[in-house]
Amino acid sequence: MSIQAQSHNPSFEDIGVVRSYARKSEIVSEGDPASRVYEVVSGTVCTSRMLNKGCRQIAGFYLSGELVGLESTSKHAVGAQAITDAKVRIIEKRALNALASSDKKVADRLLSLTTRDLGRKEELLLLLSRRAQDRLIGFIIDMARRVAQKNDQIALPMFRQDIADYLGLTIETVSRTLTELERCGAIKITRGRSIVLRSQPVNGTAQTHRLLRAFEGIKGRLPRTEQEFEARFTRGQSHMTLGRNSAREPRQDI
Amino acid sequence: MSIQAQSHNPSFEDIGVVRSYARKSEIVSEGDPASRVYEVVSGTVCTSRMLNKGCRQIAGFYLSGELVGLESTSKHAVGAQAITDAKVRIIEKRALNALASSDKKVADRLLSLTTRDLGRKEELLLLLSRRAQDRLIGFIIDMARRVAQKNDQIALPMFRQDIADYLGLTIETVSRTLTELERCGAIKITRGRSIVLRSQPVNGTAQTHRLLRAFEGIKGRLPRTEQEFEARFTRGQSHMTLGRNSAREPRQDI
DNA sequence: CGTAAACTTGAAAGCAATCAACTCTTGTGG
DNA sequence: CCACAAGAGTTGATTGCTTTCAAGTTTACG
Repeated sequence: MSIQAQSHNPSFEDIGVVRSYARKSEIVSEGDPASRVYEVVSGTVCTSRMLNKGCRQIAGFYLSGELVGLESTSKHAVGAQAITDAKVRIIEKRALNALASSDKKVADRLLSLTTRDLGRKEELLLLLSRRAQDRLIGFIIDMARRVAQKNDQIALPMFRQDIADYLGLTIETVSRTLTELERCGAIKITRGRSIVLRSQPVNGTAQTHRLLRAFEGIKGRLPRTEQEFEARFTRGQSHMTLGRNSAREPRQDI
Repeated sequence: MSIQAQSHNPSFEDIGVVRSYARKSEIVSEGDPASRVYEVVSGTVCTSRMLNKGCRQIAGFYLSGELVGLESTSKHAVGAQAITDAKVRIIEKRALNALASSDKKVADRLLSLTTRDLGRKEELLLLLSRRAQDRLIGFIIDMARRVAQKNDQIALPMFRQDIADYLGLTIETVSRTLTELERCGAIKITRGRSIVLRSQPVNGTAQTHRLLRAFEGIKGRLPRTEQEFEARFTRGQSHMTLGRNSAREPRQDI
């Protein structure tokens, strides 16, 4: 069934050419005619739009195997850039449609990828209306699912500025909030420079449980029964009270 | 429905049953198995998720002819409610896929609707990282395109609270901001209760030009050449300076 | 008419943006 | 090999937009 996720990936290899892009280089510009879609073969790509004031808003990150440019019909409403060095397969929509017409599997995969992108954007959308810490947590969860590694270690392919542009925050707020999360024991930031985060939702410590609940809470699934938890975790850790939090209110295990 | 039928859209009429929902009633619940999609036949439907603190985030509004539930694969990540009294065609995905397999037009329309939804969500997503006034302007623009009427008059089918939940704002901020926009001459709010807005981007006054540019500016397309415009329109109209503005500048007709 | 729901408005508080240093990392060249 | 510069990240103080809390006002409808 075409709406469901497809386990076997019929590839788009037969059509389109693969091209390499250096980090930070432009793959599509805003306003370009939307006659092609782009399959990420390796590396990471993002779509973004420059806003008036010169700041950019990233609309999505695309890892290898994902398709960029599905949402546009006539002109690309967002541009696409390589976040890391990347290889991208450039596919003419006409060719893709032709292939989809003759090959049911391709049609299925096309709809499936579109649907998945839709779900991801919806998820991001639900995230963006919340406060900074929630956005970061949601972002980390999403990335954890996508670039899963052993040890719950996730190597983020993007820089702070990219994260900020994605979450609609400033780079300072991203930095501050990540530091807060680390101080809570929610994550561990290894190697300041290379942006490797590490969530540790497996060990059974008190801290971990708080994190777990925060992580699940952010998804909107867990009705937060314990009021105090929210008061302390979500608000008490704000940058204004960070230093004094533990002094005034000794932390209790949960 | 006859209006619907006479359009050239290959319809989903043949499959699925139409059911009526009273305003505020639940069509799909969060977590329900995503085995169906829902075509809005009349009225307005929204998808939303309840967040921890009891506030809800609306992920999308769906008008007649649009399809709800495309983004979910296994379980519905968001619920769906009727915002107004509505008629909805309930379609089994299996049936839809079967139909899409045999009828290329249906397959095309399915992908097209998904793609359009994707574009809309991306648009909203780009909006959510911006300030309140921009969000409202973006929202109004979108609604203007979707529920176009003569006279640039748009009858919004949803209430302030719905708009707030959609834009990630509070109802107070929505109210305040709409009032500001009206004071700028950007819109006219007719009938406080029934929520009818009216944008008037056709006449050629100075006010109108400012609005027009704001409206285009929000789309991120127009590099804002005039610095002063931004200073006055985007910032100067904030509620802090509102009094000064309206007191000193008698309203000009548009 | 009167009540409840929807909407508006005001004042104070909170959180993220902004402005401004400062630190750490990485890569390059003397 | 060390010095230095540029890029990336962190931290602090202040400002300002949005939320929150708390009335009011208007509209719909029995």
